[in-house]
Amino acid sequence: MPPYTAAALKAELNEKGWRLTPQRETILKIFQNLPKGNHLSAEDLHHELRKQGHSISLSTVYRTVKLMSRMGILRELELAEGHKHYELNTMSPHHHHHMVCVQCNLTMEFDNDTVFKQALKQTEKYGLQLIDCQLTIYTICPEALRRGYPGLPENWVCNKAIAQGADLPSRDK
Amino acid sequence: MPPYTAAALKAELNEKGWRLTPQRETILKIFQNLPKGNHLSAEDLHHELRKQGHSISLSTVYRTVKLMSRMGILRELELAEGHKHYELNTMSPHHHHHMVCVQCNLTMEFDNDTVFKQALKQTEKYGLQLIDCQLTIYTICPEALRRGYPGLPENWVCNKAIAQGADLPSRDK
DNA sequence: GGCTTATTGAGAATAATTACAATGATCCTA
DNA sequence: TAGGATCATTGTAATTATTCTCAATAAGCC
Repeated sequence: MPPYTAAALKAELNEKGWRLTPQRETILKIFQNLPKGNHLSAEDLHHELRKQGHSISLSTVYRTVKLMSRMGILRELELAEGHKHYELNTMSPHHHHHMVCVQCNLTMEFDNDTVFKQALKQTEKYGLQLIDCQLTIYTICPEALRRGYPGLPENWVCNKAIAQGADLPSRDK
Repeated sequence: MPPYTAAALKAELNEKGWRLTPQRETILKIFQNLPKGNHLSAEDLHHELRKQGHSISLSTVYRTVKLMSRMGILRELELAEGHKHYELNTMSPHHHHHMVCVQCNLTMEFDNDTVFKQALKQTEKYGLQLIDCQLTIYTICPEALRRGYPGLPENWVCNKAIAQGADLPSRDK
């Protein structure tokens, strides 16, 4: 898969009457250099930018990730509580969905071609252009249920889910 | 489908060491009396409560819809920009998913059993309890693409989607 | 009826969006 | 190919959306 270049970004922006700015180019690069499976909140991204010596305002960060999500370049993820995360929207080969435990916020990624095909069918039915589709599954672990909310300690990890062999567990916040 | 009574809510809360309060009971009733297909933001709900003579604080409103979402009683929807919406989580017969135009925010509901089955398969694989699953499809209408963002007028409606016969269109704020 | 502690309301804190004037990317013209 | 016009974008600050803190209250338990 060829990398999405600044020139390609510019072309896509200009096509819609928008503009390529150094800020947008820099933010795109950050996401492109992010290891697979990682995602950033707006705050994370802002910190990362500062760390790399760029001074881009937090507003611009928020605006840019929102814009790029609308363009289909990024995906906006609503997983754990409190804040959104963003990742590159690579329709393939790493398109995936999320399963979240609403108690302990453990997040698991999973692939599912069937879901993607259903989404495609749905958009074609109305002549719309598919930008992204996300199946988010909300679950509760039996252990979490038993221990109850809000009694859970801050960093408690959902043992059940881990024990059952989730392959890509990651906890946010 | 028998109505979900206050007694049932109490039983479910107490089982986890939580309590039934007049506020929670009132909020549940609001959602139960909401016409099918409607959803409320926290602010909407707060206004509706005031209109009916209940004085429940906005904090409690936010906390309650969050709690009920975790319990699987409500669904939290992230559709248009800016704020979340809540609706009753009736797994059947009205379980549905959403397709959104990221430009004009036109939202269409649709049913899809295949998606639900895939979600069930995924949770069973890890021994987790399915609370809810939501497939959200992000699209762009050709017209919206052509007209471009942010040039769109405040209340512009995505004609393409309407013309193609979306059966349950609703626009959020 | 009293004890324990989850829940509430008020307000502070955090997350995210928006308004507006200044800036600068793109386009047009000479 | 430079110069200027246009208007999208930025940064700052204000606003809105949501969560959290904490003391007072009240639901559930005995």
